[in-house]
Amino acid sequence: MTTVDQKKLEMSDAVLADKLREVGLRPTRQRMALADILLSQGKRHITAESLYSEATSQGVNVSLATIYNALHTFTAKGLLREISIDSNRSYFDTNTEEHHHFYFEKSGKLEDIEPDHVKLARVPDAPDGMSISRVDVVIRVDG
Amino acid sequence: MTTVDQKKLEMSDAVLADKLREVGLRPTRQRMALADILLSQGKRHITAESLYSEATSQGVNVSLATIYNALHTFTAKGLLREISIDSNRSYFDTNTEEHHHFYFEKSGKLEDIEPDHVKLARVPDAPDGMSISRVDVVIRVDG
DNA sequence: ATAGCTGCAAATGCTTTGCAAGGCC
DNA sequence: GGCCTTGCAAAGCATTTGCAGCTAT
Repeated sequence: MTTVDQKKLEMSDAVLADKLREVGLRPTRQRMALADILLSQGKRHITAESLYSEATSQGVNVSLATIYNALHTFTAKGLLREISIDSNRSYFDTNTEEHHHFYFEKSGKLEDIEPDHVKLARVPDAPDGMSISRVDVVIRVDG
Repeated sequence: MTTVDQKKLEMSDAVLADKLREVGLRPTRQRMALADILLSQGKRHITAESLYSEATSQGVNVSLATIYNALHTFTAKGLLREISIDSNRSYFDTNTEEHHHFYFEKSGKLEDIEPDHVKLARVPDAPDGMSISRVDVVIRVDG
């Protein structure tokens, strides 16, 4: 790893609150708790349900509706990125930089592909007056 | 287009029935009708609902449960390919060859990218003793 | 005959919504 | 105070399932 090990980058409440305010969100108790789980640890892939259990098991009292709400507003504000892999549930990625994924069909797990391990030699022009908003590469692997 | 124009390649019932039997499926009235819509016309992207309306509007009497059933068995038999784009619904592609897609975020429509317009210069090795089963590239565009 | 299919309706599972109560600025 | 948030329970949707009745072989 050439970058800083983010797993140790715990953020103080003040920093987290600022981060939320920066994107125009009020730092409520619930959002602070979720932001702490999502943004102050390393890069991760989560689902609504996994975030809910994680919060709950940490003694944080949040409703599932708020989880969905947070996941979507965070995504809209650019703090998270949504990944479409499996039509059964939505995955969210705390890494918002352009990068790609391995998807393990057996376990349903996602894993980042090292950025320099995938390279698109040619990307088509967007049709008409449209513009490319994002390029996603998913490599499905099985045992 | 350098390939044969498949939109004109209507198949006879006999051919279609054989195609189904080849993969171990009984050519029932419903499957024949769906196979006709799916396999004897050009390459297309469909959803359960779109296939249902198309069948219904052609006077074919099929239940939605059978549509889902057919979509999944056809996919399992390699007659279709499932595409994960949008976690709200499943898309199926009648083109089972390796190729990639444009996804129009505004309309929710899918479009094939000409095969030679995308090129992956580097694809990572699959982890461990796993093997790559498929590589999907989705280019999201908006107006 | 019989294993495979189909269709209905009920059930499921994830996600969204309506709306009253509560919290941040 | 006023607007944003939350949470509950109900609603919504796409998809799946149970199972009785049909159908291809």
